[in-house]
Amino acid sequence: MADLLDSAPQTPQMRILLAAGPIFADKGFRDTTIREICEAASVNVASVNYYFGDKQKLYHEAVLFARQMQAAQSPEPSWDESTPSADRLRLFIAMILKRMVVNEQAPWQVRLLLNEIQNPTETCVQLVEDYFRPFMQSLANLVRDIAGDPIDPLFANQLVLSIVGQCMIYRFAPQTLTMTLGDLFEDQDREQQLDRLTDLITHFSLAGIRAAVSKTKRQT
Amino acid sequence: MADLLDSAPQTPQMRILLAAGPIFADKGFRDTTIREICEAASVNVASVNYYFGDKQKLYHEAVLFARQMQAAQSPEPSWDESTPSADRLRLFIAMILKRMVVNEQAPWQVRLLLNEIQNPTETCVQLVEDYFRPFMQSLANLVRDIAGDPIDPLFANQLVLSIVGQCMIYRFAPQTLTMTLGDLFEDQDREQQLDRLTDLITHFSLAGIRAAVSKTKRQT
DNA sequence: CTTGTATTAAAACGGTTGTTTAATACAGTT
DNA sequence: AACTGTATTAAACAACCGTTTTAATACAAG
Repeated sequence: MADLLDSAPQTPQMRILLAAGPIFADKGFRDTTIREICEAASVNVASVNYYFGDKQKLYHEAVLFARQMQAAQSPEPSWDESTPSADRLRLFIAMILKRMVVNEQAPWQVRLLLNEIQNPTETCVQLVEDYFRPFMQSLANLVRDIAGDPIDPLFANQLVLSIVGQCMIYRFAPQTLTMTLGDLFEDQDREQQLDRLTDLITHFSLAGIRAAVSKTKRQT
Repeated sequence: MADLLDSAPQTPQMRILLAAGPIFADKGFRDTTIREICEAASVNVASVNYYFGDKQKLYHEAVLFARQMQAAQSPEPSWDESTPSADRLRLFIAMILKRMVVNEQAPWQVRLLLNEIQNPTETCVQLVEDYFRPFMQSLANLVRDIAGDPIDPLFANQLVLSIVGQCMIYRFAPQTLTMTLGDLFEDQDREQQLDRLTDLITHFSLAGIRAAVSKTKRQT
C-alpha cells in the first residue's frame, strides 16, 4: 500500500518529503536543518525552497503526508449493529494503543503528529477538523451508549478524556517514563502485552464510566 | 515564602534565573536566546556566561529552581493513619490536578518541568530520582492498598498510570484540546470545576482499580 | 592614593541557519 | 539548429546565534 510510495520515490519532491518526515519527527521543527534533510534526500540545498517554498511549508506538507500514511495503515475500527458497546470500546482502545505502539519506538508518522499537536502550528487546525474532532465525537457517542442515561456533554467529554488519557500517558513522556519505572513490557512478546493492557484499560474504563455516571445521578 | 525571592531579586544571578524560567517554559531550550533572557533581566549579554558558564547550565539551574519553587508552593498531601484509602486517593488526584491547573495557563514552573520531562536532558535524572520515582512509589502503594490482594508490580504500575493518565491528559496537548473541544470549564468558578473533576477521576479510578483487579483474579 | 579583584559593558568572532542568486544542463518544440 | 522553459547545481548572502575578548568601571584592602 505505502510500498508503492516507498518503491517509487523517484521525484525529488517525494524524496524530500520522505526524508523530512523522520527528521522532523525526531528533532522537531526548529532543530531540523534544511541541509540535513537535503543530504538525506540526496538533493541540493536549494531544492526545498524550489519545490516547497520554504521550510515551514515543507513541514506542513510532511505533517499532512504523515497523517495520510497513518490513516491508510491503521484505519478506524468498524463493527456491525450487533456489536455490544463494551466490545466497541475495546476496539477503540486497541486502536489507540496500537497506533501509539507502547514502549517501542513509534513510527515517525505517529511521532510527527504527536509533535504537531503538542506544539501546534497552523497545520493543526486541519488535523483537528479532519481527525481529532470526529474521533472524539464517536468516542463520546460510545460513552453515552455505555452510560445508558442521557448525560451532560461536558461530562461525556471528561469521560472520553479519562479513557484517552489512560492510553496517551504511555506516550506523554516516554523516555522519562522508562527512566522512572524501567522498561515496562520488557519480556514476553509485545503482542500479548498490548492485548493485556487493552483488557486492563477496557475493564478499568467500563467500570469507571458506570461508577461515575451512577455517582452523579445520585447527586442530582 | 517565594515572595522573599520575588521581593529581592537584586543579584544579577537571581534576576537572570527569574527571567530565564518563563522564557524557557514558553519557547523551549532551543528557541530561547540568551539575548532575550538578558534583555528581560536587564543585564549584559555576557552575564549568562559569566555567572552560569553557558546556556545549558543556566537551563539546568532554571529547571531545578522551578522544581524547588513548585515543591514549596504545593507540598505532597499528608494524612493520618485513620484516613481511608479512597480519601487518600482523592487527595492525590486533587494535588496532581491542582499542580496542572486545568485549562488555565499553568505557571511557568509547571510548564518548564513538563517541557523537561518531555524533552529530557541530563537534568531529568535528578528530577526522576528526587521527585517522580518516590511519587510513583507512594501511588503504587496506595493502589496496592485499594486492591486489597497482593498484585503484580507491573500490574500496579499500569493501574497507577491509568490514574495519572486521566489527569495528565489535560496537559498533554492543551492548545489542541481546546481547539478540539472548545474551552472546557468555561463558565462557573474553576475551584468548583476542579472539585467535580477530582471527584469524577477518583470514583472512576476506584471502580476501575477494583474491576481490573477482580478481572485478573478471575483469569488466574 | 595605590593596588588588586570582581563586576559590567561594548564589541567582535566564528559558526550555522534559511534563503537567494546566477550559472549550467537538458528536454521538448518549432 | 536555435529557442524556450524547467530542473539542478555550486556559491554566496544576510541574519542570527552562543560565546569570547577586551577594556572600562567599581570598590574594598593595604
